[in-house]
Amino acid sequence: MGALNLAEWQKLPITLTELCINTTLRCGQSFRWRKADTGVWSLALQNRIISLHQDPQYLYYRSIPPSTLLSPPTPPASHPPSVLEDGPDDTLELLKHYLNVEPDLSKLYAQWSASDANFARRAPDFTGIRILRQPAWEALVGFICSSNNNISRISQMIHKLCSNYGPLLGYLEEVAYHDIPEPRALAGPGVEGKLRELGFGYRARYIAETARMVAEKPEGWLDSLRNPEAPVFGGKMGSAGKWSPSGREGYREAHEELLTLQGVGPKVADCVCLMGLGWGEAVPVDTHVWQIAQRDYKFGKGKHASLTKATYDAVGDKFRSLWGQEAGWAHSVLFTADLRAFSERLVAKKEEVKEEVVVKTEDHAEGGAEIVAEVVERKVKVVKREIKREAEVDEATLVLLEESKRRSKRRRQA
DNA sequence: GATCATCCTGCCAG
DNA sequence: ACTGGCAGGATGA
Repeated sequence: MGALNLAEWQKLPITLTELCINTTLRCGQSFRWRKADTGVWSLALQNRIISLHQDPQYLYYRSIPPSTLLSPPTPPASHPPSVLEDGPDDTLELLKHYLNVEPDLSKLYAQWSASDANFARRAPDFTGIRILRQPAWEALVGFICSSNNNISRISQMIHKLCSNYGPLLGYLEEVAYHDIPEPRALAGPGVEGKLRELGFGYRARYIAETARMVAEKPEGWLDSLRNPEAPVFGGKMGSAGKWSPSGREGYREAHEELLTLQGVGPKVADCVCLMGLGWGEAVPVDTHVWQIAQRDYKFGKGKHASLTKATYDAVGDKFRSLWGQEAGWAHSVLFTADLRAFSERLVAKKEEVKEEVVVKTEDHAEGGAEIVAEVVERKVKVVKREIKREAEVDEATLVLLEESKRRSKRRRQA
C-alpha cells in the first residue's frame, strides 16, 4: 500500500507553463486537494480517487475506482458492477475537463501582457495558473466558507464537512477520501448546530440555509447557470452570448441569481461564476484584489475611494475591458502573485523584530521548490532573516518559516 | 447609495 | 497567561 505503484500511472504531455499544479491546486480556488509527503496530489472526484504529480514535460495521473479501495462490508454480489468499473476508463477525459486544459495559457498570458504593462511585469514568475472547472456546488460551499477566513482554515472546514456529511469513496495511504455532500445531505435539521460544533462559526447558518434553498430548487438549477461553452462533464456545448465590458448576459444573470442565496455576496458569487460555472469574465474583488486595484490601477481615490458595490463593479469592468473575456483568469494570476508577496511582507516584518533566517530555494525536479531553512545566531543573540531569490518564495516557504518559528518558540519555553 | 457594527474561530503580537 | 487585532465577506440597520 505504502509505495506508489508506478505501473498504474498514466501520463499527459503538458508543460509547466501551461499548467503548474503546485500553484493551481493551492492558490485558493479549490480546498479539497491533499498533498502527500511524496508530493502527490489526490482528490475524490466523480466516484474515483484521482492522484497527480508533474515534471516539466508531463502530468502523471492515476485513478482508483472505489471498488478497489473499500474493503467490502457489502457482499460484492449484492450490487451490480457500475458502468465506471466495467466501461472504458474516462479518467483522462474527466481530468482534461476538470483541469480545463483546452485554453492556450501561453497565448493568453501574451495577450494580457500586451494589453497591460503591470500584468507583463508580475506574471513571468507565476506561469501555469489555470482556472479549474470544479463542480459548481463544491465551489459554492467552499467560497461561502471563505469570508473572513484563510485558505488553510477553509480547507480544514471543507474537510470536516466532507468527512461528516459526504460520501466516502475510499482510502488512500490510510487516509479517507470523501466527496462533497449533496445539498440535500446538508438541508436537514440540526446541520447548522453540528457545523457550529465543527468550527464553522457564523458560516454554519449560511451553509445550512443555502443547502436548503438549493435542494428546494428544481434539479440541475445550479448547473443551469453555467456558461454554455463550459458544460458539465459529458454535457453538450452551447453558445455563451455576446461579449460586453460588464460581462456576457448569462454571466450577469448567474451572478444575480447567486446573490439570492444565504452568505453569498458579490465576491462569493463571482468566485462561483468563475471557478464553478465557467464564466471566465467573472472577477472576484476581495481585499487583496482591492489592494492591487488601488496600488496598480489607480483606484482608491475620488468616486472610487472605498470598496462599495459601485466600486466593486467598476473594478471588475476595468479588468474586463483591460484583459477581455478571460479577465478572471488574469485576475487569478495577479491574485496569486499577491499571495506570495504576502509571505514576503510577513518576512520583512520579522526583520524589524531583529530576527533573520537564511532561506535557500533550489529548483526541484518537479517544478516546485525545495526549501532549506536554517536559523543563524549573531552578535547579541540577534537572529537575522534574509530571503534569497525572493521570486521563488512561495506559500511553502511561509509554512516552513512558521514551523521554524514554532520550533524556536518551543525552545524558548523549554 | 454609502457606511458601520456584528458575526465565529484560530492565530499571533503585544 | 491574557487580550486586542485581524483574516481572501455578508448582512442588517
